[in-house]
Amino acid sequence: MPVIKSSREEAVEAIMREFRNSGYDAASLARLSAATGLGKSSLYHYFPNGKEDMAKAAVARTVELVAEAVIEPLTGVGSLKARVQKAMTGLARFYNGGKASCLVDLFTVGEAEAATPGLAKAMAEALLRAFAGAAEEAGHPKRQAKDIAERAVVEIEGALVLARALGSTRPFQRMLARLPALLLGGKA
Amino acid sequence: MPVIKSSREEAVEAIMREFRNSGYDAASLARLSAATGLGKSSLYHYFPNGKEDMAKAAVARTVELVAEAVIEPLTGVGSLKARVQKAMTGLARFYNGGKASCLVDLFTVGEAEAATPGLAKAMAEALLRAFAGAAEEAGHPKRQAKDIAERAVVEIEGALVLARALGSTRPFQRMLARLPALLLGGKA
DNA sequence: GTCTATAGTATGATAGAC
DNA sequence: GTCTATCATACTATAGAC
Repeated sequence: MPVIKSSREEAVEAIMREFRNSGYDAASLARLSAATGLGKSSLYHYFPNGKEDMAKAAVARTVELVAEAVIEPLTGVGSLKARVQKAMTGLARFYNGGKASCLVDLFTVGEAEAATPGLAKAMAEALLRAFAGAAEEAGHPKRQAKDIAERAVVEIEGALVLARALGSTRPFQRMLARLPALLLGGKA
Repeated sequence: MPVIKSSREEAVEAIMREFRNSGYDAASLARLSAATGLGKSSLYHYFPNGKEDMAKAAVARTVELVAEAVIEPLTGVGSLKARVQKAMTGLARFYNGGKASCLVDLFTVGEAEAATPGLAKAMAEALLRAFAGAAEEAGHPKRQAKDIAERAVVEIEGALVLARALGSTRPFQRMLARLPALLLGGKA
């Protein structure tokens, strides 16, 4: 999908989309060039270290978006139930209703780890912390809250994989529907 | 009769391992050659269509192993509880305790889908059917059994992703520990 | 069946004009 | 900042000797 962009921020957005669609190894410079509407030289102007820098920028932008869509709602103001619901809306938006993949998955395969060392792990840990905080706030003891957070991230990642494999967003939608009860422990 | 693996069968085993380690796009012919100990020409002798044929053979072998490790135990003889436990052991073995990835995940990204069209989906559906059968046998109504099976596959795939991201098999082990209760509905 | 050698293409990356 | 043109390398795949 050749969308003409000009600014670096717009390029990063397109690059992130391309990585989330193709994974790291299949996202060639030719594809990234087409996705951004920028020639290779322009890409190297913005990202001097090439694909590696693009991957790092894509992860950085992803971290921002996840924080905005999921983590900030969870740690913000308002009733816990309302904040969890906001986070579900954020998850649905960020993962495009289950159609978009997660870099925690795609960037832990193949050559990606060498380009973005530790970044996928850090993203996963940020999600774990945010969900654990919510579960603790819901009244679960610390240990149990960590387990619940792990289950939440496991369900998100797994639902995205299954949705991709089946070509249906249903598994993701059903996962979103059961997440609040998991986090709140039926106290919703 | 002694089971002597043909050179091709051994090659398929090594190729499957390489694809499960690197994903489709990062598994170059050079890596596949190194993994099998066969030169490129030998690989083309066994797999005339090259990487595409290797990917198909890897999936076919994976389907065999999943059937053997998970599906046959679930649909076999013995008490349901014992069969579910056998399937958990099979899952632990097949996914190397959480260290190995799943082709349902890796082969739905990048160029893999073109090489093995529909195969990852078929694998996911086979797992869903097997788990749904077990859940139904445990007394869950058909509709609920399908939901439970979906949750089981979601948990397996998600746990593998998180384990990979964190560099720890713990999430996979904890997932295995809670799967029986999910399938049996506490009636274990 | 396996080897060496190599074809043809795509890749990541640069140089230099404008 | 963006272009065209190009580099060196790695890729998939093939040919032909043995």
